[in-house]
Amino acid sequence: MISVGKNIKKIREQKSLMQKEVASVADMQASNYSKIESGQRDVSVEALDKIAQFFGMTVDEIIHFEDAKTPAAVKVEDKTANEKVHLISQLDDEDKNAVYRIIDGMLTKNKFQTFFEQNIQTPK
Amino acid sequence: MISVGKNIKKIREQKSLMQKEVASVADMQASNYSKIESGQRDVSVEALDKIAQFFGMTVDEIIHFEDAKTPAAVKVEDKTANEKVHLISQLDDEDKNAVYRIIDGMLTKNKFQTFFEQNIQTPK
DNA sequence: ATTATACTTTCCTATTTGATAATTTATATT
DNA sequence: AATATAAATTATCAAATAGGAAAGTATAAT
Repeated sequence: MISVGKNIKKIREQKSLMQKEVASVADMQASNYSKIESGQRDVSVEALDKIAQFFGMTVDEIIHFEDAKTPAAVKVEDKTANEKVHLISQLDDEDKNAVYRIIDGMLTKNKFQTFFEQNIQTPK
Repeated sequence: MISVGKNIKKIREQKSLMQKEVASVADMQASNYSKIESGQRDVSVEALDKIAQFFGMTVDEIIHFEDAKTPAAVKVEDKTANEKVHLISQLDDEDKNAVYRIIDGMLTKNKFQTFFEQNIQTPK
Protein backbone atom coordinates (compact mmCIF):
# COMPACT_ATOMS: atom_id res chain seq x y z
CA MET A 1 0.00 0.00 0.00
CA ILE A 2 1.51 3.27 -1.11
CA SER A 3 0.99 6.53 0.72
CA VAL A 4 1.76 9.26 -1.76
CA GLY A 5 0.59 11.95 0.62
CA LYS A 6 3.18 11.18 3.26
CA ASN A 7 5.90 11.04 0.65
CA ILE A 8 4.96 14.38 -0.84
CA LYS A 9 4.98 15.86 2.63
CA LYS A 10 8.44 14.53 3.45
CA ILE A 11 9.84 15.75 0.17
CA ARG A 12 8.21 19.16 0.47
CA GLU A 13 9.63 19.57 3.96
CA GLN A 14 13.07 18.49 2.83
CA LYS A 15 12.88 21.23 0.24
CA SER A 16 11.34 23.62 2.78
CA LEU A 17 8.54 24.59 0.51
CA MET A 18 5.15 25.77 1.69
CA GLN A 19 1.95 23.88 1.09
CA LYS A 20 0.40 26.78 -0.75
CA GLU A 21 3.28 26.82 -3.24
CA VAL A 22 2.81 23.19 -4.08
CA ALA A 23 -0.95 23.60 -4.04
CA SER A 24 -0.81 26.42 -6.54
CA VAL A 25 1.54 24.48 -8.80
CA ALA A 26 -0.88 21.58 -8.68
CA ASP A 27 -3.74 23.99 -9.26
CA MET A 28 -5.80 23.24 -6.19
CA GLN A 29 -6.94 24.84 -2.94
CA ALA A 30 -4.40 24.80 -0.16
CA SER A 31 -7.00 23.17 2.05
CA ASN A 32 -7.34 20.29 -0.34
CA TYR A 33 -3.63 19.95 -0.71
CA SER A 34 -3.41 19.69 3.05
CA LYS A 35 -5.89 16.85 2.96
CA ILE A 36 -3.76 15.05 0.41
CA GLU A 37 -0.68 15.22 2.60
CA SER A 38 -2.64 13.86 5.54
CA GLY A 39 -4.17 11.07 3.49
CA GLN A 40 -7.74 12.36 3.55
CA ARG A 41 -7.80 12.84 -0.20
CA ASP A 42 -6.13 11.16 -3.16
CA VAL A 43 -3.92 13.02 -5.59
CA SER A 44 -4.91 12.82 -9.18
CA VAL A 45 -2.31 11.56 -11.62
CA GLU A 46 -2.37 14.93 -13.32
CA ALA A 47 -1.69 16.83 -10.10
CA LEU A 48 1.01 14.41 -9.06
CA ASP A 49 2.72 14.87 -12.39
CA LYS A 50 2.81 18.64 -11.88
CA ILE A 51 4.09 18.24 -8.35
CA ALA A 52 6.80 15.87 -9.54
CA GLN A 53 8.00 18.39 -12.09
CA PHE A 54 7.97 21.10 -9.45
CA PHE A 55 10.02 18.90 -7.16
CA GLY A 56 12.38 18.04 -9.99
CA MET A 57 11.61 14.39 -9.56
CA THR A 58 9.87 11.61 -11.41
CA VAL A 59 6.42 10.46 -10.38
CA ASP A 60 7.89 7.06 -9.60
CA GLU A 61 10.47 8.51 -7.29
CA ILE A 62 7.68 10.15 -5.35
CA ILE A 63 5.44 7.11 -5.29
CA HIS A 64 8.21 4.82 -4.11
CA PHE A 65 9.98 7.35 -1.99
CA GLU A 66 12.18 5.74 0.64
CA ASP A 67 10.25 2.53 0.84
CA ALA A 68 13.27 0.31 0.16
CA LYS A 69 12.17 -2.23 -2.38
CA THR A 70 9.07 -4.34 -2.20
CA PRO A 71 9.73 -7.17 -4.66
CA ALA A 72 6.74 -6.55 -6.90
CA ALA A 73 4.21 -9.34 -6.64
CA VAL A 74 3.84 -11.12 -9.96
CA LYS A 75 0.18 -11.63 -10.71
CA VAL A 76 -0.49 -14.10 -13.41
CA GLU A 77 -3.33 -15.46 -15.41
CA ASP A 78 -1.60 -18.71 -16.11
CA LYS A 79 -0.20 -20.20 -12.96
CA THR A 80 1.44 -23.17 -14.61
CA ALA A 81 3.23 -21.01 -17.14
CA ASN A 82 4.32 -18.72 -14.36
CA GLU A 83 5.89 -21.55 -12.51
CA LYS A 84 7.69 -22.54 -15.64
CA VAL A 85 9.04 -19.04 -16.06
CA HIS A 86 10.30 -19.19 -12.53
CA LEU A 87 11.99 -22.44 -13.32
CA ILE A 88 13.56 -20.97 -16.42
CA SER A 89 15.12 -18.29 -14.29
CA GLN A 90 16.91 -21.01 -12.39
CA LEU A 91 18.58 -22.37 -15.47
CA ASP A 92 22.16 -21.49 -16.19
CA ASP A 93 22.65 -18.79 -18.81
CA GLU A 94 23.44 -21.14 -21.64
CA ASP A 95 20.28 -23.16 -21.17
CA LYS A 96 18.22 -20.08 -20.51
CA ASN A 97 19.27 -18.47 -23.76
CA ALA A 98 18.58 -21.68 -25.61
CA VAL A 99 15.05 -21.73 -24.27
CA TYR A 100 14.54 -18.11 -25.15
CA ARG A 101 15.79 -18.63 -28.68
CA ILE A 102 13.40 -21.51 -29.09
CA ILE A 103 10.46 -19.47 -27.85
CA ASP A 104 11.47 -16.57 -30.04
CA GLY A 105 11.54 -18.85 -33.02
CA MET A 106 8.19 -20.37 -32.25
CA LEU A 107 6.52 -17.02 -31.78
CA THR A 108 8.04 -15.60 -34.90
CA LYS A 109 6.93 -18.67 -36.81
CA ASN A 110 3.39 -18.22 -35.54
CA LYS A 111 3.42 -14.54 -36.37
CA PHE A 112 4.39 -15.24 -39.95
CA GLN A 113 1.87 -18.02 -40.18
CA THR A 114 -0.89 -15.66 -39.09
CA PHE A 115 0.38 -12.99 -41.40
CA PHE A 116 0.24 -15.27 -44.42
CA GLU A 117 -3.16 -16.61 -43.50
CA GLN A 118 -4.50 -13.09 -43.27
CA ASN A 119 -2.78 -11.52 -46.26
CA ILE A 120 -1.91 -14.07 -48.87
CA GLN A 121 -4.38 -15.79 -51.15
CA THR A 122 -3.89 -19.50 -50.67
CA PRO A 123 -3.83 -21.10 -54.11
CA LYS A 124 -6.39 -23.84 -54.49
CA MET B 1 -3.02 18.07 -21.07
CA ILE B 2 -2.08 14.49 -20.58
CA SER B 3 -4.31 11.61 -21.62
CA VAL B 4 -3.16 8.63 -19.65
CA GLY B 5 -6.03 6.52 -20.90
CA LYS B 6 -5.00 6.71 -24.52
CA ASN B 7 -1.42 5.91 -23.60
CA ILE B 8 -2.39 2.88 -21.59
CA LYS B 9 -4.49 1.70 -24.48
CA LYS B 10 -1.69 2.05 -27.02
CA ILE B 11 0.77 0.28 -24.77
CA ARG B 12 -1.66 -2.49 -23.96
CA GLU B 13 -2.34 -3.06 -27.63
CA GLN B 14 1.36 -3.09 -28.49
CA LYS B 15 1.77 -5.82 -25.91
CA SER B 16 -1.40 -7.55 -27.15
CA LEU B 17 -2.88 -7.80 -23.72
CA MET B 18 -6.59 -7.87 -23.01
CA GLN B 19 -8.40 -5.20 -21.07
CA LYS B 20 -9.53 -7.68 -18.49
CA GLU B 21 -5.96 -8.73 -17.77
CA VAL B 22 -4.91 -5.17 -17.08
CA ALA B 23 -8.14 -4.51 -15.23
CA SER B 24 -7.55 -7.43 -12.92
CA VAL B 25 -3.98 -6.38 -12.26
CA ALA B 26 -5.23 -2.92 -11.40
CA ASP B 27 -7.96 -4.50 -9.30
CA MET B 28 -10.95 -2.97 -11.04
CA GLN B 29 -13.92 -4.01 -13.16
CA ALA B 30 -13.22 -4.43 -16.86
CA SER B 31 -16.06 -2.03 -17.63
CA ASN B 32 -14.47 0.71 -15.59
CA TYR B 33 -11.08 0.00 -17.08
CA SER B 34 -12.61 0.44 -20.50
CA LYS B 35 -13.83 3.87 -19.47
CA ILE B 36 -10.34 4.81 -18.37
CA GLU B 37 -8.93 3.93 -21.77
CA SER B 38 -11.59 6.00 -23.49
CA GLY B 39 -11.10 8.95 -21.19
CA GLN B 40 -14.44 8.76 -19.41
CA ARG B 41 -12.80 8.04 -16.09
CA ASP B 42 -9.51 8.90 -14.39
CA VAL B 43 -6.99 6.33 -13.25
CA SER B 44 -5.96 6.55 -9.65
CA VAL B 45 -2.26 6.86 -8.93
CA GLU B 46 -2.41 3.52 -7.17
CA ALA B 47 -3.95 1.73 -10.14
CA LEU B 48 -1.57 3.37 -12.57
CA ASP B 49 1.35 2.22 -10.48
CA LYS B 50 0.14 -1.37 -10.66
CA ILE B 51 -0.43 -1.10 -14.38
CA ALA B 52 3.05 0.33 -14.87
CA GLN B 53 4.58 -2.61 -13.04
CA PHE B 54 2.54 -5.01 -15.12
CA PHE B 55 3.72 -3.29 -18.28
CA GLY B 56 7.31 -3.34 -17.04
CA MET B 57 7.42 0.42 -17.35
CA THR B 58 7.63 3.43 -15.10
CA VAL B 59 4.61 5.55 -14.39
CA ASP B 60 6.35 8.46 -16.05
CA GLU B 61 6.96 6.51 -19.21
CA ILE B 62 3.23 5.82 -19.36
CA ILE B 63 2.18 9.37 -18.60
CA HIS B 64 4.50 10.81 -21.23
CA PHE B 65 4.19 8.01 -23.70
CA GLU B 66 4.60 8.79 -27.37
CA ASP B 67 4.66 5.89 -29.66
CA ALA B 68 7.89 5.57 -31.53
CA LYS B 69 8.87 2.08 -32.40
CA THR B 70 6.96 -1.11 -32.91
CA PRO B 71 9.72 -3.71 -32.67
CA ALA B 72 9.30 -6.55 -35.09
CA ALA B 73 11.15 -9.54 -33.72
CA VAL B 74 10.21 -11.21 -30.48
CA LYS B 75 13.00 -11.09 -27.90
CA VAL B 76 11.79 -12.95 -24.85
CA GLU B 77 14.98 -12.23 -22.98
CA ASP B 78 14.15 -8.55 -22.76
CA LYS B 79 10.66 -9.05 -21.41
CA THR B 80 9.42 -8.81 -17.89
CA ALA B 81 8.29 -11.98 -16.16
CA ASN B 82 4.67 -11.04 -16.73
CA GLU B 83 5.19 -10.58 -20.39
CA LYS B 84 7.09 -13.84 -20.66
CA VAL B 85 4.16 -15.64 -19.12
CA HIS B 86 1.87 -13.98 -21.55
CA LEU B 87 4.04 -14.77 -24.56
CA ILE B 88 4.36 -18.40 -23.63
CA SER B 89 0.62 -18.63 -23.16
CA GLN B 90 0.25 -17.48 -26.76
CA LEU B 91 2.08 -20.46 -28.13
CA ASP B 92 -0.06 -23.23 -29.50
CA ASP B 93 -0.27 -26.33 -27.32
CA GLU B 94 2.20 -28.34 -29.34
CA ASP B 95 4.89 -25.67 -29.10
CA LYS B 96 4.10 -24.99 -25.49
CA ASN B 97 4.55 -28.60 -24.53
CA ALA B 98 7.76 -28.81 -26.50
CA VAL B 99 9.13 -25.86 -24.59
CA TYR B 100 8.07 -27.39 -21.31
CA ARG B 101 9.71 -30.74 -22.11
CA ILE B 102 12.92 -28.98 -23.00
CA ILE B 103 12.90 -27.03 -19.76
CA ASP B 104 12.13 -30.16 -17.77
CA GLY B 105 15.04 -31.90 -19.39
CA MET B 106 17.41 -29.06 -18.74
CA LEU B 107 16.38 -28.78 -15.13
CA THR B 108 16.71 -32.48 -14.59
CA LYS B 109 20.14 -32.42 -16.16
CA ASN B 110 21.20 -29.58 -13.89
CA LYS B 111 19.82 -31.31 -10.83
CA PHE B 112 21.82 -34.43 -11.55
CA GLN B 113 24.87 -32.41 -12.32
CA THR B 114 24.63 -30.67 -8.95
CA PHE B 115 23.93 -33.95 -7.25
CA PHE B 116 27.05 -35.57 -8.64
CA GLU B 117 29.19 -32.57 -7.90
CA GLN B 118 28.08 -32.62 -4.31
CA ASN B 119 28.07 -36.34 -3.63
CA ILE B 120 30.54 -38.13 -5.82
CA GLN B 121 34.25 -37.95 -5.21
CA THR B 122 35.86 -36.89 -8.45
CA PRO B 123 38.83 -39.22 -8.99
CA LYS B 124 42.08 -37.41 -9.48
C1' DA C 1 -2.45 41.14 23.18
C1' DT C 2 -2.65 41.65 18.30
C1' DT C 3 -1.38 40.46 13.86
C1' DA C 4 0.49 37.43 10.54
C1' DT C 5 1.52 33.09 8.59
C1' DA C 6 1.19 28.13 7.83
C1' DC C 7 -1.63 24.64 8.09
C1' DT C 8 -5.96 21.91 9.39
C1' DT C 9 -10.69 20.91 9.84
C1' DT C 10 -15.63 21.32 9.14
C1' DC C 11 -19.47 21.53 6.27
C1' DC C 12 -21.97 21.15 2.24
C1' DT C 13 -23.13 19.70 -2.39
C1' DA C 14 -21.58 18.56 -6.97
C1' DT C 15 -19.00 15.34 -9.19
C1' DT C 16 -16.95 10.88 -9.65
C1' DT C 17 -16.52 6.18 -8.73
C1' DG C 18 -17.48 1.24 -8.60
C1' DA C 19 -20.47 -2.58 -9.46
C1' DT C 20 -23.84 -4.86 -12.27
C1' DA C 21 -26.30 -5.59 -16.26
C1' DA C 22 -27.25 -4.89 -20.89
C1' DT C 23 -25.37 -3.98 -25.57
C1' DT C 24 -22.46 -3.63 -29.12
C1' DT C 25 -18.39 -4.98 -31.53
C1' DA C 26 -14.84 -8.16 -32.81
C1' DT C 27 -13.06 -12.73 -33.63
C1' DA C 28 -13.20 -17.34 -34.51
C1' DT C 29 -15.64 -21.79 -36.00
C1' DT C 30 -18.53 -24.52 -38.78
C1' DA D 1 -22.75 -16.62 -44.61
C1' DA D 2 -24.55 -17.91 -40.15
C1' DT D 3 -23.34 -18.82 -35.41
C1' DA D 4 -20.96 -19.05 -31.36
C1' DT D 5 -17.80 -17.00 -28.20
C1' DA D 6 -15.12 -13.60 -26.37
C1' DA D 7 -13.83 -8.65 -25.88
C1' DA D 8 -15.02 -4.14 -25.27
C1' DT D 9 -18.35 -0.50 -24.53
C1' DT D 10 -22.30 1.75 -22.60
C1' DA D 11 -26.10 2.64 -19.18
C1' DT D 12 -27.48 3.17 -14.74
C1' DC D 13 -27.44 4.57 -10.06
C1' DA D 14 -26.32 4.32 -5.06
C1' DA D 15 -22.43 5.46 -2.56
C1' DA D 16 -18.01 7.35 -2.01
C1' DT D 17 -15.15 11.19 -2.92
C1' DA D 18 -13.54 15.69 -4.20
C1' DG D 19 -13.64 20.68 -4.27
C1' DG D 20 -14.61 25.31 -2.33
C1' DA D 21 -15.40 28.42 1.42
C1' DA D 22 -15.07 29.50 5.90
C1' DA D 23 -13.76 28.76 10.55
C1' DG D 24 -10.33 26.85 13.64
C1' DT D 25 -5.33 25.84 15.53
C1' DA D 26 -0.75 26.70 16.28
C1' DT D 27 3.32 29.32 16.34
C1' DA D 28 5.96 33.29 15.89
C1' DA D 29 6.92 38.18 15.54
C1' DT D 30 5.85 42.99 16.90
